[in-house]
Amino acid sequence: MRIRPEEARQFREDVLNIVAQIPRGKVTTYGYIALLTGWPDHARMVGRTLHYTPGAEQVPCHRVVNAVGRTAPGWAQQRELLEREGVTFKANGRVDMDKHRWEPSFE
DNA sequence: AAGTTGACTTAAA
DNA sequence: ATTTAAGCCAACT
Repeated sequence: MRIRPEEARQFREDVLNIVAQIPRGKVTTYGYIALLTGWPDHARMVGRTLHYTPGAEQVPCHRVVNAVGRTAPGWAQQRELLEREGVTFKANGRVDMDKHRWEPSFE
């Protein structure tokens, strides 16, 4: 299922709203966010949105990493930002996902 | 219009 | 632990 041009706006909005809810010290993945928006196969678009959409700076997008806990390419600061809130990394430089994966307690 | 690219994911080697 | 491969989708060449 593809996102039609009219829905694109809503999609970006949803992504930002979801990211805004990630609590301090927790992280989530692009794929999971995609799932929550109702567009399960759009992990890439989530990444694109957070990277290029103005306004992403206003939400804690540093709390979003990929499925294996790798931080965003070309964004050196991200690791420091996370560690600052208590997120721990493994020896290989990846986030300890099992420990910090965000589990929304439903609303 | 066809090919490439990337803040992705999963599986396999 | 790395690297490849294939599937995915919209934007960009």
